[in-house]
Amino acid sequence: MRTLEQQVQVLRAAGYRVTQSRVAVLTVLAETDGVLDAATICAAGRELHPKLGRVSVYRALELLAELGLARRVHGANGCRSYARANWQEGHYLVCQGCGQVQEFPCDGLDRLVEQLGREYRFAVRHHLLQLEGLCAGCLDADGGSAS
Amino acid sequence: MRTLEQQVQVLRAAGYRVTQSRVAVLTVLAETDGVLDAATICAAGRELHPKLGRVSVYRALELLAELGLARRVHGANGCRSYARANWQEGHYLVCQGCGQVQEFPCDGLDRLVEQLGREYRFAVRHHLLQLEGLCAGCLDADGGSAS
DNA sequence: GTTACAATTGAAACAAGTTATCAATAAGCA
DNA sequence: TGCTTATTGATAACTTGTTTCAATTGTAAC
Repeated sequence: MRTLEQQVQVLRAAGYRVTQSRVAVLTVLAETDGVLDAATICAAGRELHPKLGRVSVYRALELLAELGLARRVHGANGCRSYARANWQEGHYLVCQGCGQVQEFPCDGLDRLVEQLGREYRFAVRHHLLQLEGLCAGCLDADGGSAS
Repeated sequence: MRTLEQQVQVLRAAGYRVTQSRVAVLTVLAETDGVLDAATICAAGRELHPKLGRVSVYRALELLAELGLARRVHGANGCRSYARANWQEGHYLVCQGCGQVQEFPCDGLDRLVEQLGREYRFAVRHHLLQLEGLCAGCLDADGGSAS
């Protein structure tokens, strides 16, 4: 996982200013293993930057997502959650027990995506994969009742 | 693709009433190849059922999604679009040119998901895969400029 | 260290999505 | 046909997301 300073460098290198709002959002995301909604990010961010505006949170999340530093987490009922990201094309394991998010690169997916593109005559430009289930910790806590 | 009558049967079999609102939403979805937002579904649905309420559209979409008859389509900026579904666990190719949506089952993904589960000690219960790109038609129209 | 400038902000307003309420309606069964 | 209960639709309220714009701020240049 990249340090905050490295993430800040990504911002600079991409030509964006390193503002207090953006650093606050980055920091809040860096400090959690799971998903956060925008309101939570905003509230936590205000502890670091009291004037942090709600709109700035949305703007920062959008920018950070574009840069591969944050990511929307999608679910059946919407996609109002965010998590930090380590790769722009990373994929997620989202634990339905504790909410923990585990990112993974997936070369296996790249091959599958290529194969699907050929099979359906579709030029894939972007792919999104998310897996939901239970992490090892929640499985152990469950007493192995999971499938 | 299932006929409207077959979809209606899915509703009945699941213990839900076959109401005019639900049939209107199903019909609107069945009549398009692409994604629709809720306002569009509502407007089109009112042509079939003039009293169709906005909230009933959201309710119907949620239920139909649970039953595998409709589906949220996720994107980088949110998931405010819907498409018809043929499978509950189907996956999508979403064309960024014409907006057409192509659903596909994916046994290859199931194997990959199993492998990922083992690798990360994660009991996968649900997975979401979406691919964005250009369909064959849009590729041809582009003059093969795609990657 | 100061200045200038453009990016960025934050508040307010607006739009879209979601939830809740509830009286009225309607689907479906007997 | 009547009854029961699921469902509706209107309304309101709330949450989430976007737009506008004057004010602020980050940073480069000097």
